Amino acid sequence: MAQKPSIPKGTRDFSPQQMAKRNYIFNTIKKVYELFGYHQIETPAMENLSTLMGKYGDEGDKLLFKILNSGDYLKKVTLDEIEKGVSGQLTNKLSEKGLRYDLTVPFARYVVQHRNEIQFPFKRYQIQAVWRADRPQKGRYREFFQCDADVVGSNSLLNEMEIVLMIDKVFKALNINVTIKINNRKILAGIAETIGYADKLIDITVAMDKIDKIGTEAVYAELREKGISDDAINMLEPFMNLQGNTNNAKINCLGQLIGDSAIGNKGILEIEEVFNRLKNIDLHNELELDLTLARGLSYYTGAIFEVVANDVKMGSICGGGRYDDLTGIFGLKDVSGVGISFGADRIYDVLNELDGFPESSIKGTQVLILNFGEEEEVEAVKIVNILRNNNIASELYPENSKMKKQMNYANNNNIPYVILAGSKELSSGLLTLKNMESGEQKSLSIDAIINEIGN
RNA sequence: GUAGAUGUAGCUCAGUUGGUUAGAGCACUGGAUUGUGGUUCCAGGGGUCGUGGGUUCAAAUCCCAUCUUCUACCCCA
Repeated sequence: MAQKPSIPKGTRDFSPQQMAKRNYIFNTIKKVYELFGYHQIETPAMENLSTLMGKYGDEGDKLLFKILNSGDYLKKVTLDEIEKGVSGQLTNKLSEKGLRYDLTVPFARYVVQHRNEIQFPFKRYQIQAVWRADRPQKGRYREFFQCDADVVGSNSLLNEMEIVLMIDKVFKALNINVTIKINNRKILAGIAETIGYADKLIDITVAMDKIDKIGTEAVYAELREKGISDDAINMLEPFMNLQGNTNNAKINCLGQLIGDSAIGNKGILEIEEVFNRLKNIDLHNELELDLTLARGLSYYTGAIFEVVANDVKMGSICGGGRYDDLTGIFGLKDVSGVGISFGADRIYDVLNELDGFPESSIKGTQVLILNFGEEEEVEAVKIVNILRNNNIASELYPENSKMKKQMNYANNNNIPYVILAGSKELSSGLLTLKNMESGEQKSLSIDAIINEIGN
């Protein structure tokens, strides 16, 4: 009995049709990145475990895929260690490599390792798969793609501005209406300071981040549970419902609320500058200050970005921010960076729902030349060659099968035209071109066919 | 890690209070049609009913265990 084929949990196969659509997204993002002067790098699927461990918190360490050492992987392990249990140091002896969990940490490793070859500010982009040993669910996989662009070695807020422009350009090109949300971690720190809980910054922001999902009351309940006093929650309330119709009005309102928190005011200055620099540029999408935007927060220190689609209910489809000390853990201090990542898998779902993939993105073979047998094949080979030389994607059916079967092949592969070149055509010198959608047939010379299809 | 569902043909799913040889649609192959497809009609192939055990004269159906996949929570993209 043959083994039933399957793939690991949370992974997916992609059909030719799906790949055409995915490549449309990747190519669109790639073009914009390159237009803004970012250059592509790739890093290995696997990194040394020491590079990955401890970078994503305890939870992250658990979600890392670890690769069992090759050969006699038990040789370093003593019987005593096995009896004590499988956790902790035993991992280091059984496995020294792991699959990358994101593209940011490998990038930090890359920057430090190649610091002498790199021209700073370094603008790189990277489109590769990452792996997480998470429980899969809707929109969540164990293997998925990230499309990162980061610039490191520059503190200038011009970079933040350019990132907003890139986001705007990508979604304009993809024809998706989005809202670009922006916040600043320094402002969040300032708010925590102002309400008297500077030490609870993470708890406060993680709770605030959920407001869209679970509502105001549930957020307050969670804050109380984390030990935030009712007085402090009352002080938080005006921040969460910031008054003002424009971003500038909101910033003014925020300035009054934040008082004299030094870090908070620094954050306001930063976000003001980004808005000011963007003032004279026409954006296609809305840019909105959103104080409830927090994101993981693990390493962000300045601007935070997140993008949501306006016409489809879906989580964030793009996110990023500034981090001041990404490379410090690998021994290179004071290198600040800012970057974004497009969630290609979710963008795919959004476009599918909007029916937004352009015809041209899923175009395959244009012409199938039917196979009438050995004698006719000689001419058919010439025809397919001429078509290809004229940049028309075409194929010759490789078997002398029944016409029904060959026509079916064209239908099932969405090939819009077939050419019949049998004995009749060969004696008349004119080929039969059949439009597979309308059923219409014409007797044409090869040049006329190129004219007909070429445009 | 917690909770709830799920598993029957390549795919999507029926299958009654347990009862002969487990069905349908799609897909595939052949024919109606040896130079005309996407429509129609006819025929055909394809199943350890997730796995292991138990109850029973009899199990896809009931019980137990186990695995798979999915959904939600935590967390994340």
